[in-house]
Amino acid sequence: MVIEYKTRTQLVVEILRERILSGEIVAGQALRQAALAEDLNVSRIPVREALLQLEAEGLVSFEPHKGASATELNISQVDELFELRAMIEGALLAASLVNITDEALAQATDILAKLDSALGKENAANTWSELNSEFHNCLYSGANRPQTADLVNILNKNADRYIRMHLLWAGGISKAGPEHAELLAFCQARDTDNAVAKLKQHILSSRDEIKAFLSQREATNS
Amino acid sequence: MVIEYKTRTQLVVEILRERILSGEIVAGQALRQAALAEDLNVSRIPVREALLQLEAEGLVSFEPHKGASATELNISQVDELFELRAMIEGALLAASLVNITDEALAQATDILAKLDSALGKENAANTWSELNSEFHNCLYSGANRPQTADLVNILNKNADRYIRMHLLWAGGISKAGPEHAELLAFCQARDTDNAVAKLKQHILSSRDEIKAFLSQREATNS
DNA sequence: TTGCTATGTTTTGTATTAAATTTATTTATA
DNA sequence: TATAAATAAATTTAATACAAAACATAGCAA
Repeated sequence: MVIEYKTRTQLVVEILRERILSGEIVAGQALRQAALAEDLNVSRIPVREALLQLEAEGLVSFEPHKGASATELNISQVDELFELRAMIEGALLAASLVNITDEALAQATDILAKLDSALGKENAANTWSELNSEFHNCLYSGANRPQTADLVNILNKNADRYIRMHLLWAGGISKAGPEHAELLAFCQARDTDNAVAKLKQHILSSRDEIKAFLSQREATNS
Repeated sequence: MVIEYKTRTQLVVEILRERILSGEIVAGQALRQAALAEDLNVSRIPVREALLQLEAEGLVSFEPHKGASATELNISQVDELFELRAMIEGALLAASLVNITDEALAQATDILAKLDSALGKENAANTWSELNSEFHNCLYSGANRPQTADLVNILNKNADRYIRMHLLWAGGISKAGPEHAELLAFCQARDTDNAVAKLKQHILSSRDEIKAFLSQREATNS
């Protein structure tokens, strides 16, 4: 077991990211540097640097002399975000299926089993979204496009906020289970066209569920 | 005239970005915080924060305790980068043409004229790439997709390095002029299919020119 | 009341200094 | 001579301290 030492900044990034994704830090909330620094027992410097990195990930917005805040969640962003994902991940999957190994597919099968059993258990939202992105990354492993993969992961970190919120408040993406299985089957058959179509439909259907949930919430809150 | 005050960090970001894009800071070069701080007459804090932001843009890579360096340029990255651009900008243009105003198209025409006259003049590389991204952004203005537009601009900042290098060393993208004119014509006719096809072909043909140039350079350098 | 200015407080931005880590150099030893 | 340990130098990271900007509040005037 390799112990990985990390800089304070990296630790703060991870803690804050998790707090934002989990909803512990609610959208729109101001993030005071001094308060965070005291809470985490570090100086303000690593806190500032962490906030800057989270801004690059899109989880935080930073205004000069005004401070940072967790970015707001809204419907139009969901639209953009999930359409970008459908497009880019679709292309990535197509490129991956040309070279994907049987080992990667076997691994994806394993993860899928864990995913199913994770639903309904305690702390489902956190575990589920972690396994979910593992599953997808596994399918993209044959593409050999590191920059695109990085981009997909950033977009997923953003999408994660909506997905977790949905899991938490509405019991989850109802169709994800069977859709994942179908997607995997197409991949195993190396049926690129159907696999890509399924993936896009999968991403866009979760978009629709989340949009429906958000608009319902906005209606009740007003 | 509004005087815009900027933080030291923002100023440093702009200066360093320009130095990297223009090639003054060569790829792979180590960026020592203390040296930059002294050169720019600021402390190391804004330099660090600037480097962090440039890392998010992909122009700099940052290794804990080792320091920062300008990212290297290579062929496989060009492939990924320009294919991403072709895909995302294609979708953005399609969404834009539904709503684009005549004013925006007129503005694009103006910029195109300036673009043509900029070629061959002094400082062509800098002016050209600025006008080039103005032209493209103008065509995308109808899309109303701020997040996607941000993403496109980040990808373009990266592509810019290759484009400027090419302009500087090889005299420029040979077919860009006529291609821009054709693209604009399709946009004015609201012919989405042809416009998108032209745009993608335009981006991918500049990719090919840059790849050819890079592989030639790599051959002679070894 | 409403709007403006002045003052004080809070918060962010930056410089300086100290600590930790890596890299280079030297010294000791086989 | 070659290798390894020890030490020194260079560099990054983090804490503290100070400066500048934004915000809130109170007092005053229209």
